[in-house]
Amino acid sequence: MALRFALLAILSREDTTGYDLSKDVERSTGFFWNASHQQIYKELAALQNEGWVRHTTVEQSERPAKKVYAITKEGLAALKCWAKEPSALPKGKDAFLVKMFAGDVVGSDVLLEDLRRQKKLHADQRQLFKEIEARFFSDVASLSTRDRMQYLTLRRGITYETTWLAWCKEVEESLEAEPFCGHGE
Amino acid sequence: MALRFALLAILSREDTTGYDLSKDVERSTGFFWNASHQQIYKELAALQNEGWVRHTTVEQSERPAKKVYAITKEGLAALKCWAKEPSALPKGKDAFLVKMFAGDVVGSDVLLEDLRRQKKLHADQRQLFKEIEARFFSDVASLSTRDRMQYLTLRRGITYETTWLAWCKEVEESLEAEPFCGHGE
DNA sequence: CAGAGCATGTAAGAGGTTACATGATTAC
DNA sequence: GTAATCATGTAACCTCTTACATGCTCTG
Repeated sequence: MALRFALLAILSREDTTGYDLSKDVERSTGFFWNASHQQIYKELAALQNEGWVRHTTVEQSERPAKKVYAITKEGLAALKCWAKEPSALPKGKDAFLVKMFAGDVVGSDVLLEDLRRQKKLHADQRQLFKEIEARFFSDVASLSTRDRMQYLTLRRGITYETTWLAWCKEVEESLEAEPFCGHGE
Repeated sequence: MALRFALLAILSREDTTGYDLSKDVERSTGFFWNASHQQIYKELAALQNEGWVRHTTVEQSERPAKKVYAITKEGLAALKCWAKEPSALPKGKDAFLVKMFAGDVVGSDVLLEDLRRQKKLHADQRQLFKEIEARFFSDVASLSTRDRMQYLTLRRGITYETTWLAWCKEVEESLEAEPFCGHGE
């Protein structure tokens, strides 16, 4: 019941296609909301059924035709109404931390391998966020309200990835300093 | 396909009941994995079916009988095998950040109300983690491998909540310094 | 005597993943 | 010619949430 509002939130900023929505979600907004393209296409169809979005088909030469979606005033009202409800704490699901939690069963070398991979993924994500910051938000003082809010959300992404990296480093040093074996190895 | 491993991870440390697992997950381990009690009971039954856990019914006077689950060697082997697979980045779902992202539609006063509520929730969670740290992990140097890994996971929870709070403060100040109205208000 | 805590579940439905499907163009 | 990008979807399956159900004890 909330994917629809995440899509409406993006559509409240600009008209776009299902394809571009799934790209956005995969690259930049994925740390606070995510969905597969199949889900997005289905949800867009449902949203149109309710009259919260509307699409126009745009023919292209040398590319497949695309459906550009726009939010309706009913959709904007629904988004506004939802945004006024109090939010619950986010529910985490991080398989890597589960592995760390039970890390004594596999041993430090297995953990370190996965840890370094995670570190790289978080570093890449952070790098991407930093580049978006430098490219679009270099002059913070002159931002519109809309862009200011987007910038604050991006800042959250950057601090999130920064502390992830700091923690990875802390754990890496700890595991290197005092390695151990898994059960029965 | 991963809730089962989160349960096995906890069961690799100590025998426990479905009820206690759902309490644990709600309070302390919820930031890296979560599930409702209904899901946990069902998954425990499925795990027993596969021979990865086993339960003994413990009768109690003045309390309902309980099923104490223990991991089997097959379960431990399965957990080990799963832990060796590389992990993907966690997929976030944070409704509050979606609201922030599209914050310009509702206005800063609505956002500030929710923000302060979120800040309180994150502060409470952080406080709880800090108390667990002080109570069980005061002497870090003398921890067993098992407890050391649990401690590192807890550290992740603490740093996570700490930066959440720092971000909340940053945003609160920004919204207070430059308030704005929602569309059509 | 109402509500919270202990302790377990079932069932319906919503949400999400994985596999499959199509078909053109562009880059290596 | 192999893979990636653009652009859209269907179908089967699994996971997760929400509502309902039971019954006893302890606390205010």
